[in-house]
Amino acid sequence: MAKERIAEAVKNALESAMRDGEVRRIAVPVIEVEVPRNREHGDFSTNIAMTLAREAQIPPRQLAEVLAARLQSDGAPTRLIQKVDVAGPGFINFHLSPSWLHDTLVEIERRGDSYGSSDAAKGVKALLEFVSANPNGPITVGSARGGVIGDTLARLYELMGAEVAREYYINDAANSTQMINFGKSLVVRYLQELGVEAQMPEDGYQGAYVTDIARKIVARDGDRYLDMQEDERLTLFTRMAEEEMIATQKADLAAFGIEFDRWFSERSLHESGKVAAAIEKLKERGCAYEKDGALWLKSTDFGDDKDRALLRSNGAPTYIAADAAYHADKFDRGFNRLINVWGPDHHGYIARTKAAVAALGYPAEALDIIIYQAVRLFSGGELVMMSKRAGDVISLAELMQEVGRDAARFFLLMRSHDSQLDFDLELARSQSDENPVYYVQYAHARICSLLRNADEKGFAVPPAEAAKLELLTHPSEIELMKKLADWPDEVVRAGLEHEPHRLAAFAMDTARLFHKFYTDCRVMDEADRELSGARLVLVRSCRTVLGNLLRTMGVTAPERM
RNA sequence: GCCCCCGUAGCUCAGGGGAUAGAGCAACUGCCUUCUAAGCAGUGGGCCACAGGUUCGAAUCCUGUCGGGGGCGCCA
Repeated sequence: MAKERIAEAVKNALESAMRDGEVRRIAVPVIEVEVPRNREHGDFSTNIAMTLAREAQIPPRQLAEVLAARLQSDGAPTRLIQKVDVAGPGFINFHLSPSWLHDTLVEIERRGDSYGSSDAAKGVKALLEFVSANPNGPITVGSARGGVIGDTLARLYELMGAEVAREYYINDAANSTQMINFGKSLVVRYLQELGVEAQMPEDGYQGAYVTDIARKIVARDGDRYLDMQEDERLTLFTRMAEEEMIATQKADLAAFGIEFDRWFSERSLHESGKVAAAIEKLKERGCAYEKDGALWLKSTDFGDDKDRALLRSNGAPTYIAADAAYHADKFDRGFNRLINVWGPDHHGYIARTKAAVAALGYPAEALDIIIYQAVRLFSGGELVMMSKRAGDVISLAELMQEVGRDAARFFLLMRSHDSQLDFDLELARSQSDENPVYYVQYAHARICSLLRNADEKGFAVPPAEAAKLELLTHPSEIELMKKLADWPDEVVRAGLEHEPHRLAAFAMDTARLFHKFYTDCRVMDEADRELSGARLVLVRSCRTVLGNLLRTMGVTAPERM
């Protein structure tokens, strides 16, 4: 929109200056146009003169003057560009005719729910893999953070026109010692439920959810496993424990607004022979060698700092072998953009996973791995210690009970994935009215209420094209319109940069500007129906943007509060 | 020992080459006979951890130091 047109105008000015010999011929780079922080610096700004000054051998300020003069006189953009000036060390600032903001409102009204969508990621087939927790306990608050990041990124890619799949990788390999421990723990609880003496192993799972599963099995199957052969029973119980846990995780995530297109079983990779095939391929490509009876991936050839075992000396494949097969499978299914959202304990796996992908001949640069930092839970300022085995974790389900889905999603999304996130349950419980999410939702509810009142009082919202939008001249109206105009760019920034937390900041900005507008500008005025009409168009556009924004974050947009 | 993340207002954090560094919360002062006060306006509050370097320009990039959090496997 406006930004692209300005970049185009600057490019033309630069090219014509070079044609006329006023500027020496250099390659024209991508022209960055941004919204200046200080509104006195105009609606848009570019630093192109400063970045090109050295190469063009002209002082930045002078180059800016040359370009500004041409932008003023070239004529083509005059309807849009009202004034161009040069400021500071060589910024070119653009003051636009207000008509671009009116065009924005018309655009928002026309596109409605699709305002913000684009083709910025057209042709991209994105596979987002996230959460992927072990099926040995409920979804934790930490995994939930990865869930919100991954799900929101998926929504952003959808808005950018990509084909998107969400996938959960289940670490259900049969040889997992964790899963066997989990199965043993379930057997113990099962026996205890039936009144049989049984001792929980030291590294057993103490969580109450294990007992819950045992009760469920007793209720369903009674004591029929009591006399079963021990090994056989352990295998069966490990499987049942896993199935129950996956079902619980699925339900908890669904309640959190996260649904996966596929729950991808690690075990299926082993059973289908894909792990063996990947290992074979690595050998063929000369990327694997034997040492100490084990098979090693030469990951150091691809930037890792150590070679990694693929097959243990007992012949069993390692986690990285399965991961290599999994990522190969992703590419083989036609995905050209792989995004993995992993927890902080996985940062050491980035290099080796990328190495495995490259060693198999796939483009490692198409794989982006996002590591989010830990969520620490506090209760009344005290750190809550968490251990899955000891069973004193706070689950996603409990978190939602405490603070609700909207607040949980908003909070877990609010911080950059690079920052550790402190979540104080006590605070969230006692001061939930002060959560920023309410601030944003309140803006939406206020708008809905306003539009209901307008309807009752006979103030119809005119079609945007018919409204006298030029009457919107109050600074609060202008600022709000600018924010609404920026939404499509924000989607692309948050999406392509993989920074979904930007949405929370954008939502708070938008809400703040609406609240300010609401305070400063009375919308319904019997004495000025035309102004009222224009303002109602602005209000409805704002509802559209807030609605699209909240939907993208997976947070509800209430009509009443 | 090696690796990752963080260090910005009293607190929790945005900003991650650009102009006068922001928000929420907390504190204080105002604003509801009129569309939702879950709101708005104002005040106070900062050596952007520290030291070098790169750059026309550094909170932002690079090096190092210090402080905090997390991770290192032929576990998954």
